[in-house]
Amino acid sequence: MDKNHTASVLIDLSAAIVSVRGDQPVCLTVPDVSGYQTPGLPFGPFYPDRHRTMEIGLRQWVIEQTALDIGYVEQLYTFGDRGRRSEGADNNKENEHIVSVGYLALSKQCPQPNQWSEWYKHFPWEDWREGRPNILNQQIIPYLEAWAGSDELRRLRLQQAFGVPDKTWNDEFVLDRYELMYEAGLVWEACADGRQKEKISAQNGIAMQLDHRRILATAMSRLRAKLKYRPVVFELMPSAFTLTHVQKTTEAILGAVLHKQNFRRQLAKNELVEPTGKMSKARGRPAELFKFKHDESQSTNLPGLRIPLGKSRNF
Amino acid sequence: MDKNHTASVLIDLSAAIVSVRGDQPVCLTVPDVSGYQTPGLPFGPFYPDRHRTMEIGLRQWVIEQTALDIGYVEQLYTFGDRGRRSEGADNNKENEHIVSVGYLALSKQCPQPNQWSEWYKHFPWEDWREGRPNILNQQIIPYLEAWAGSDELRRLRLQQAFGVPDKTWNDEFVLDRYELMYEAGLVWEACADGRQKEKISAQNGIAMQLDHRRILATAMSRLRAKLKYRPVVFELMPSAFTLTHVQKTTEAILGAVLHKQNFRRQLAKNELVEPTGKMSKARGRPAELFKFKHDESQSTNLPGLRIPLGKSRNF
DNA sequence: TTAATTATACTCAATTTGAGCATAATAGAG
DNA sequence: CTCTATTATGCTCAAATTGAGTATAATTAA
Repeated sequence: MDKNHTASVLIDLSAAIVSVRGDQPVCLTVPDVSGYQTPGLPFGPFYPDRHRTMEIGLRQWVIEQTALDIGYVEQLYTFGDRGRRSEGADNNKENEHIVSVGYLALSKQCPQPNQWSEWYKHFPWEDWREGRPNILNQQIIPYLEAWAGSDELRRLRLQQAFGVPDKTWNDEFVLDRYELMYEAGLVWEACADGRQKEKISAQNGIAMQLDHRRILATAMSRLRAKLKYRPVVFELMPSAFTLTHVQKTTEAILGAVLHKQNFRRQLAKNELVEPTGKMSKARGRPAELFKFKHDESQSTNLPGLRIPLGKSRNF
Repeated sequence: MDKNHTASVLIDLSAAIVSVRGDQPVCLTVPDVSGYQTPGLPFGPFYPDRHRTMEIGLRQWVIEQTALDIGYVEQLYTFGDRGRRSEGADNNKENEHIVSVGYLALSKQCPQPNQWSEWYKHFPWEDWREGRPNILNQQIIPYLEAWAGSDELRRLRLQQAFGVPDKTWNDEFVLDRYELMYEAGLVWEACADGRQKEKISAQNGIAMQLDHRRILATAMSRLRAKLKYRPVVFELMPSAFTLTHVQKTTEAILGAVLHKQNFRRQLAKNELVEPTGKMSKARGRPAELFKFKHDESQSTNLPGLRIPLGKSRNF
């Protein structure tokens, strides 16, 4: 336990700021700084003597830099090994160590479209709304099976994360799947040298800087899980909305379609919404406009939607 | 965004190392350093140039300091505001800021009994196995109701965390309850001056150093939640065990009793255990000895126990 | 031999889920 | 003005799951 080791670090607060535009979940990104076309998540430093908590610090720079109104904020994970991913060429002055604390934030609006990046451009294998994504059978699975070979543990993980060969898919295992692909060298970020980077390019989804795609995967996992037992969808909805709108938003996050009548039954049973009296007008029969019953604060640990089993489903 | 602010911090890795002794969940603690009789959680510094990840760093000092074999480890939360809780008199040299990353670790054994502290000595209101704890009606609730007064938000939180007056109790809201009591000045750690500390003393559970009781509350919440959908109990079991033993351990963690036959039905359905062929001998009819089917690694994100609803229950 | 104790098998009503059909209310096309 | 496409909403029903029992088996200790 020698005290002579470097123990001092800098803290970055990285945020996956999520919203839904149309039927696509999107995530706020900042332009590339390196030569590659890889966007990154916004982040800012944490000044412990300026902000009492890290969440306050996070909200501060989000407001300063993006002028966004983020309601719901949740800490995701603290990564101590950011450096491992980007070999030598990191522009930390004097090799100072950086620990990054990842956050998930939800925003009702997403102005300036070009700053928001669609989830499924980075994770094309996670959107099952139009059925099983082709990229799985055509690219990912064959490669992963070869990588696993006869290694028992690898096959177990493959089964667990990708449902191979048991034909199950759990929408919450976004991070597990990404980590597995990373280890198998299937994603751009995992490639050490530039030559190989060129080759893989954007084959398996658009890459991100440093460990940002990992943070986004963590955010997706957490949000998909939370959706099923806490009413967080409403953090993504305007003040008045139709039930179909709630469903479409939920489906966008989950990357799966849901049974309409059963979805409404859940909403009704849990008394999460109440009618505003107004009606929406669109194409077909007008839909009633609802609002979220429990506004802001504390609402996040009420019962929630109780989507099917929350467990894996067959396909 | 002035770069002149102090951004450098030290990182402490604090661990709630949990085990079960008899029918009591216990937590590894270290003796008091201040004059008060408050134990603390073990912790160690993170040296970013020595350990690639924080989890590796954590395992390192746990092995060095405790010689314990911890299997399951999970990051809980990163607290940037440790200082706020202990006013001035903190022995940080030169006022260096400390960020503490809390971990939950599970251990199958707990040798040296005096180093392990029972959960429910720190949280007497959380153990419902013998019915509703008296301390709630006799001390906590009346005080909290007075504190809430007619404040709408406070009453809402009271309802949410303690089920007042709706008569519901959600075993997962350990942290919410502790935070509420903290804000209401009901726990020792919340008292600023020594005089008041003397008065409250160990009334509402044994206090801990700094924010350690908050970390323990976080660990309890997380473990209780996880138990219901992931087979983590087995991280607390020996290699062979009876079904009743699994149930008693689960009940200890949850602080609630479960229906025996239904508990077994879940175990059977999820195919989590398999018979060893051997029998245990104790008082009554001998019970069959089982073992966990999926040993080590990856096992933690298999289906799990699916305890009742995971939701709040009436009382 | 009996009582106390613990284990395990089986039952059954109530609730929840998964999946469907039927009907209602609107806009736009002809 | 009527028909059709489209979306919303009400209702049904079988299958699965949960919650809460009863009945019976295999031990030890008295």
